[in-house]
Amino acid sequence: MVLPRAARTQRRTRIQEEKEELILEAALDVFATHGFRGSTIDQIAEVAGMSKPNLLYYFRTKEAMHRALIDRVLDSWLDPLREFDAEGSPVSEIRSYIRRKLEMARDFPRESRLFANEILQGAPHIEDELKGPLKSLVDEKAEVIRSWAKTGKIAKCDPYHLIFAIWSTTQHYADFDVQVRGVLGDERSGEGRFEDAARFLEQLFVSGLEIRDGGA
Amino acid sequence: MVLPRAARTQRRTRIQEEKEELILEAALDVFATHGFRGSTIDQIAEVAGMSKPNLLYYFRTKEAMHRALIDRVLDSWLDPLREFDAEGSPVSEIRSYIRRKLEMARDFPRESRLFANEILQGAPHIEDELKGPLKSLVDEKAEVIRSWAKTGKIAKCDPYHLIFAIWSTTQHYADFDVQVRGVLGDERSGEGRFEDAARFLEQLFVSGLEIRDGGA
DNA sequence: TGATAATTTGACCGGTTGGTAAAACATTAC
DNA sequence: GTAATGTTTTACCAACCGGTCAAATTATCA
Repeated sequence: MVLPRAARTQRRTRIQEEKEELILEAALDVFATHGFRGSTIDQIAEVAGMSKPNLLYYFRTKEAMHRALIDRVLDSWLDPLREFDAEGSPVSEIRSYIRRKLEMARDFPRESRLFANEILQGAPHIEDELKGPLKSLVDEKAEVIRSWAKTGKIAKCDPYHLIFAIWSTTQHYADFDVQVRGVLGDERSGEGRFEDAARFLEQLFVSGLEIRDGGA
Repeated sequence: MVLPRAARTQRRTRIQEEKEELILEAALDVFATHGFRGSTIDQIAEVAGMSKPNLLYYFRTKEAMHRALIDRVLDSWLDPLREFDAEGSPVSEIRSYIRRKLEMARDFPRESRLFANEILQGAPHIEDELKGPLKSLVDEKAEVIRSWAKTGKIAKCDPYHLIFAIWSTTQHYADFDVQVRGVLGDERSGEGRFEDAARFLEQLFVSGLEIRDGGA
C-alpha cells in the first residue's frame, strides 16, 4: 500500500534511510546555490539520481525537504558557539571560536550558504529558530563575554556585535567565496587563503580586544 | 510604430526616463529579496504598478533589467572604497571607510542584498566585474594599506583580508538584517544598532591594527 | 485639428514547475 | 512460494513563467 510519508512515523526501512540521506545531500547542493525559490524539484532529483515522483515519495513537498534540511543543519551549525567555554581563557576561547568557524566555512560551505540564502531572503522558513534557540544561545554567550569585559580580562565592548563580527568575517569565506577568489586572483585562490584569513582574523580580534592603558 | 527598446539609442522621452526609473526601483525591491531566479516579471510589474507587457516594452528581458540594475548600482557601491585616500592618516581613513560602509548598509540595504544574492549564487551575471574593475580597485587600495604597514603606521597585516573583514562586518548589517534583529531582540532593534555597530567596529579595527611593542 | 509616433493593454503561447494517480515492480515476512 | 508491503515509473495536470502580438489608447507636434 502507498502510505503517505508523514503517516509512517514508526519503523523506517533501510532503503528509506539511505534514500532520504541521498535526497538531503542533493537538496543541500541545490538549495545552497540557488536558494529556495530558485531551486526546482527536478534539479534535486537529477542530482540525487532519481525521478521526481520517486523523490516526492520520500518528501511530499519542496517545503518538507527544505525544512528537514534546515532542522538537520542548524543544530550542527551552532556547535562551535556551544563549545564557547566560560571557564576558558578569553583570548584562547575567542581564538579557537574563530578557528572553528573558519574551518566550517572551509569544510561545509554549502551549509553556510543554505542559511545565508535563507536569511538574505528574509528568513521566511526559520524565523522562529532565529528568535528562539539561536537568540537564547547567543544571549548566554554574550553574558559570558560581558563578564570578561567587566572583570577586565578583555576590552570593554558590545558582546553581540563582537559575535556578529566573528560570524560575518568567517562565514564571508564560504558565502562570498566567488568574490574572495575573484579579488585574490588565481594565484592566491588555493586553500592557503583560509590560513591567511585565520592569521589575520586572530590578530585582528585578539589585539583588537586587548586591554590597553589608553583604551576607552 | 513599435520600435524595439534597443533600437532607440538616441533621444529618450520623458515618459521613458520616468518609467525606466520606476521599473528599476521596483526591480531592486524584488531582486534584492528573492534573487534573480526567485523573482518573476509579474512581481516586478506589480510593484512598479504596471502590466507585464508594458514593463517588457521598456526592458525586453528579465536579464536586461537585472543587468541595467547591476550596472547602475555597482558603480555607486564602490564609491566608499574609491574615497579611501592614500594621503590621509591610516587610522582616520580606515575609520571613515567603516563609517561610510555602515551608512550604506543602513541606507541602501537593498543594493547590498542585490549583490549578496548574486555572489552567493556564484555571481553568474557579474563575474567579469568582480575580476575586472573590482579587483583592480582592491589591488590599488591594498597596495596603499601595505605601504602603511611597511612604514610602521599600522600593524603588519594582509591588506586583502583586512578589506574583506571590513566588507563582511559592515554589509552583515544589511544582508543579515533579519538575523541581527532576531538576535538583538525587539528592544535593541531600533536604528541605534547601527551606532552600536559603528562604535564596536571602529574600536575593533583601530585598536586591532595599532602598533604595539609585543606585536608580531 | 489631424497625422504620426509612443505607450499600454488583453489575449495568447510554449515551456517549466510543483505535485498527483495508478499501475508496475521489488522486497520482506511468513 | 506467495501475500502483503514498500518502492519506482509512466503518464499526466493545473498553475505559473518568460515572452510575443496586434490592437487600442494616449501623447506629440506640425
